[in-house]
Amino acid sequence: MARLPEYLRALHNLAEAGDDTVSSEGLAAAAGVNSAKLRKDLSHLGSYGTRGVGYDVALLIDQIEFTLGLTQRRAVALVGVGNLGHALAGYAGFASRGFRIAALFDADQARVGEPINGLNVRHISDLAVVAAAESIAIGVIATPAAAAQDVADALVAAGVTSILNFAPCVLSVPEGVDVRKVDLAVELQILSFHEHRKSSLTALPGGLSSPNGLAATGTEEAVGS
Amino acid sequence: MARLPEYLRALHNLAEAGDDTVSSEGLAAAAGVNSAKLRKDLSHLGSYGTRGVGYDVALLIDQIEFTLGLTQRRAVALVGVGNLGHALAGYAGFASRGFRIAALFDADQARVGEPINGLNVRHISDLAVVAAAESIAIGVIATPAAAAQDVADALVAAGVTSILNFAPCVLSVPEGVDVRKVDLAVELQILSFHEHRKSSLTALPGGLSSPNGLAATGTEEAVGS
DNA sequence: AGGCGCTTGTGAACCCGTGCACAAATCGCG
DNA sequence: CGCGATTTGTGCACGGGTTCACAAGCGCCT
Repeated sequence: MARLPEYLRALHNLAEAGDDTVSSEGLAAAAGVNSAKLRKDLSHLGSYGTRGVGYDVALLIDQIEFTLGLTQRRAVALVGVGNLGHALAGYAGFASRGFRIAALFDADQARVGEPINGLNVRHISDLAVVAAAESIAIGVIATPAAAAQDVADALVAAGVTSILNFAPCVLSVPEGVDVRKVDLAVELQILSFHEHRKSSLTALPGGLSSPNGLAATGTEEAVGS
Repeated sequence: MARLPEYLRALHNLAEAGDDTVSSEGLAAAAGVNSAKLRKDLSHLGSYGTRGVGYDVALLIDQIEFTLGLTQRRAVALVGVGNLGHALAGYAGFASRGFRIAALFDADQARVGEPINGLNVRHISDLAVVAAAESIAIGVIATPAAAAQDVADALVAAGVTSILNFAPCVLSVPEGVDVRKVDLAVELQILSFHEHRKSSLTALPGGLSSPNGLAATGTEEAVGS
């Protein structure tokens, strides 16, 4: 499930706080989900909690990390060291959660050789040999949209089977290759939609619950403080 | 719906290519979704295409932009100009899609005054007055996780009603405030899970379809090239 | 040892999103 | 003017995710 990483993060926080066991209720609150959902998720990966007590934090961390394949430190290739790629290369959150940025690539010869965070930018034509040498299976695309499809093809040709795409475009990849897309502007547009919905709501004096039939599902939280 | 921005992006591409009308099939392919789903989405916002012809590109763009509330250029505040915040401040994709980064904030006095992309970093204590002056309703949190909740509280106090959170933690906000969370490391962990699933799959000689019952829903594409 | 309270695991109902398939409608052409 | 090709809009069934509710199990206290 896509919620496992969230549980893992909450568990690490709890372990740091010195907690030894957690109830599903407590962990669910820390991860921002329903407790029944969490129990079902955890049961699906065969993990055993003890009734009347809860889950063993350390054991559960191991279980989830194994399921997520984080027992080995995975090497990722980052393509495109522009504005965003530069930041991603230096983002500490990757290293602290089991990932190692193994290589940086760009199509611009002017950037090749530039050192970023202890790593030299290489030309994209080196992708195949470097990916094989470092056994890279995950690629991150942080290029303009126009270049993204070519980069994706090159990554696939180099043996990459999972791609995280920050470029605002849909990628076409062969079967067996997983693509996740993160579009920063889309996130803001969704928030803009909520803003629009809220303002048109307050404009109407009557208490109709929704101005139209749209429901805007997604990552939503509205927890009372 | 959360797919509207994706349609909008595809439509802008089509408009740039000179197309005047699109069929639902064509637009669905460009956006990477099913055509029936797209038609249903479009019908839900009351937009009229003409049968036998398709949708008018320019008209549909206007319709979606209105629904998304993009007729007005929305001002957003960015808090935290570290590695990631710095990149977000310079990200051209925001400006090109209807958003204006109106102010930059940080808690570190050493960064205050620093010019980034034509804007000076201000101290977070100025948030309330600046937000009111610029009528900011959307805030972006790019701080470490430890500071995120305090920043969120400050944003809410300043009148912000939509928050985009890049910090790896769950935020607690009063009802009526929308939060979207983007966790870069989580995205990689989900890809890692797919990798683990794939490798354990190839390790087994028998052709069982799935090593366990997990299905990892989410942003997934597997389009044959 | 026995009972009680607490927590997990899960069966079942429910709800929503998804996709199929088809009727209605529009344009172009003969 | 009429017919066929094409495309939208939508009713309906299917599947999966979500939630409730409760039985089963475990520890602790007496």
